Amino acid sequence: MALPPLIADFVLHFGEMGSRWGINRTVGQIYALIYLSEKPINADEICEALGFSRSNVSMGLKELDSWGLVRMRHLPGDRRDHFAAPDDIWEIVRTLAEQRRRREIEPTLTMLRAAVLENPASTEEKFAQGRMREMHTLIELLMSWYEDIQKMETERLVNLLKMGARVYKLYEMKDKLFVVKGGKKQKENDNG
Amino acid sequence: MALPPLIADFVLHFGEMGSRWGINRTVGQIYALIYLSEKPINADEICEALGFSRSNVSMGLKELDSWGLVRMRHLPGDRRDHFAAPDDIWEIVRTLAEQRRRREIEPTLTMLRAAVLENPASTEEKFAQGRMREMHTLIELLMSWYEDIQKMETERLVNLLKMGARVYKLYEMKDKLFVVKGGKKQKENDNG
DNA sequence: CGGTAATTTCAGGAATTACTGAAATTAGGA
DNA sequence: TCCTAATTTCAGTAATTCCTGAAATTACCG
Repeated sequence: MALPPLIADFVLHFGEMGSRWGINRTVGQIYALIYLSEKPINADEICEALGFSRSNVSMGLKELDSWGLVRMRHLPGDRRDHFAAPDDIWEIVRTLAEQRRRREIEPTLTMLRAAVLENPASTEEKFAQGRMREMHTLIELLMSWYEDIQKMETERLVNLLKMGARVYKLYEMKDKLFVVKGGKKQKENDNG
Repeated sequence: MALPPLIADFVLHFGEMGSRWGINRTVGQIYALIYLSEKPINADEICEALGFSRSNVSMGLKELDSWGLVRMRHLPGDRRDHFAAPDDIWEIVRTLAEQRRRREIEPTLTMLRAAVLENPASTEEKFAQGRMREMHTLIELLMSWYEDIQKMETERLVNLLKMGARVYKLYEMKDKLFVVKGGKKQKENDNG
């Protein structure tokens, strides 16, 4: 790999990170390289830069494509495929989140939904089912939040993130602001 | 594995999920089993239930312990170690988030911080550095939000999640609210 | 302490996953 | 259409990760 050190470090790091995830090293490195390229790059350039075989790169690109993480481009006068990552990094984040939802969360929810409907045959199963119900509720909550958020424009989302927990203070305050209750603090309690 | 089907399905599912993550199948299954158990269970029970060797279970438990995901307990009159997951599922979520921050996000930030300070030697590196800067900014933003959120009590956090994107409307409105109290019709609805 | 139950370590084999080169396929251009 | 460059597939091998049983260690009890 004869890459400039700045780029090489990043690429190696994402190779490592990829392998901590389900993604393999090669694929992580390929994506890192594409992400850092100003122009779309072709498979041979990737082979050259990372020292992988052509077929390995081909498989890696296919994988990245199945995740919707790369765009295929054709440069004029060159019939090779060239690959690029979206310019907007938020688009990448959204794609990742969406794919993980489809691939990991949905199947889990399906399994939990079925489990929760089952008829427990023993105390043991009854308890287990309760645990699954808790998990199901939690994931549903996170997903409904996520769907809300996913719809927002990036600029708004960034503002919201910057607000962090302060947003909650606002939320707590709203009743006072609108309803002008006698200055009493109200507490909500809804354990299910 | 002679587990009730309800439990077996869940355990197998989390084995699969584990392996999509960096976590291996065995560890995923062990944790699933512990999570579903009403009482703390010991290593032999895990071997028995899942059909793994004693040493494999030992390594799995060690791994889970290093993630802070299991509690070791000692039952009176029994000198074997027993393992349990926290009763509160939110505690599990928080632990997972925190560990991933430590293990994946922090190292990435360290790498990016260094890269951003580097002196780019070419146009290529300059562009790459810009991309890294974007990524760095994004992760910093997500992390500052995460830290804010992590501090909140669960009850509050749940409320905030239930609000979803509506919280943003509140935020947009806040300036108006303070100045013009009650000019417009306002409705808020947040029961879950 | 000595004895034993419980747990951990670890070397080696089993299983899985990753990678390659050769062959097959696809697609653009004449 | 044929020719050729580009890409993909795939069977075999390399590399890695996982799992086991045996041995070592640890921890409890008298």
